[in-house]
Amino acid sequence: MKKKDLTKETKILDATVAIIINYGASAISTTKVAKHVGISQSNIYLYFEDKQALLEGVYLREISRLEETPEMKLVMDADRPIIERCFNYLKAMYDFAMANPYSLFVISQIKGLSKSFPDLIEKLVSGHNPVATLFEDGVQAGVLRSIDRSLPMTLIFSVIQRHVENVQNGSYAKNVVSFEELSRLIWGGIAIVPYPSHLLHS
Amino acid sequence: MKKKDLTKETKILDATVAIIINYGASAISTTKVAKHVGISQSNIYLYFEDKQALLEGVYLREISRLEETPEMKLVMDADRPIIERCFNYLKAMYDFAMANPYSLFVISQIKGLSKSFPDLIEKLVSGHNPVATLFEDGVQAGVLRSIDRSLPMTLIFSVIQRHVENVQNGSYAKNVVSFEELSRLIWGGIAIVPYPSHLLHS
DNA sequence: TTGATAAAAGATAAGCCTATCTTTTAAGGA
DNA sequence: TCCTTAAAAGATAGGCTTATCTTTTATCAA
Repeated sequence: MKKKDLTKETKILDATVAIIINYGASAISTTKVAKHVGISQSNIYLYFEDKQALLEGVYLREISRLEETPEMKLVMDADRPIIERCFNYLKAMYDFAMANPYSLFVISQIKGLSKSFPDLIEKLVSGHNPVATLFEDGVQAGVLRSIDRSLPMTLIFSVIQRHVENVQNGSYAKNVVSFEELSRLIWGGIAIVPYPSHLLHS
Repeated sequence: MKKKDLTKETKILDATVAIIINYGASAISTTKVAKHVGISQSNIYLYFEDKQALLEGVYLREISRLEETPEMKLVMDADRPIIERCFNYLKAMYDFAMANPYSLFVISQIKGLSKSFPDLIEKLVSGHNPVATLFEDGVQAGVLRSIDRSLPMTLIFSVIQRHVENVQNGSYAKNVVSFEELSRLIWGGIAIVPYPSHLLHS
């Protein structure tokens, strides 16, 4: 019997991402994805139940890429000092976003696609959300501002995403806005302790 | 001869907004909008050149609503102290967003719809963009952080939008996160002078 | 009252979309 | 080598979409 091509699922996800990057998530169709991969349109349904599942697959893979970063793993190490973990979280997000300039864009595109998507995504992600714990620890320790964590999380995500977009579309050069400048902006918002300059070069 | 119904353009825009609120901007079609208004689909083309123009119309109207707020007009008064103008800008954005809970959502939905939309929108809004001047003045006066203004602008927009969304979907009650708490978060990010508590009740 | 005129509705072409069903193809085991 | 079986391609139904073209309707002016 014939076996499934195990690389094909990846290829389909890659093609979907490519289309989102170039035309936005609303432009996604199984027809276009199939054409991009070079397979028949119906073939996609052997790897994904429907279009919704395909989009969820892209979303989840992108989230995992972020979470499985070595730097991000380190952030989640509860033995390290909390201020260091919070700061390194910013650095990890920044490094990831710069290394994967379209990742945050793809995530936000899928999130914003359908009104019902955000709820669904909460379900998909919740449970195994280690960032939530980090924020709670940070507040407890008096490092982070005591406020619903969705607000600082949104702040971090959108500011970094915007920065990467600015660099990407040539609005300014990469070095015009350094990590220090960007993280000072973010830190000023989310934290209630002074900016930890000493952690910059570690 | 027959005259155009001058209220119809408004009705079409309203219907478009309603659909965006309920199903997201990707769900917009002239068919659905027409059905919602109770007119024929082709009738829409008498008021808007094409679907793109319709979406631009919605976008521009929403931006205008925000800019034409009395509070926002006050913010742009260059005779007032700059720290007051900056702070009142936050208050104006907050009040507007709370009074029009879906306005920022609609704006961001349209912005994120097509990859080519952002550029177009910059063109549409720039030129008559008084907020840019406010930010420049703020930096010059040593009130605001010296950084590309798109970053603090994104910060303000996304944090307030998120807050309104949280309230809207019952994530927390309106009074759980006060304007003071929210504006302290934002101010900590964008400003380099202490939070102006004295401006809270004016 | 009638005629000119523009708005509104109706009809339609051409295309894309999803999801399913059917047919072909190819790989591995017997 | 041949047969089984699942993957892949093909075909298709049914629906929605945009934009244009044609026909009807209603209003204003003469």
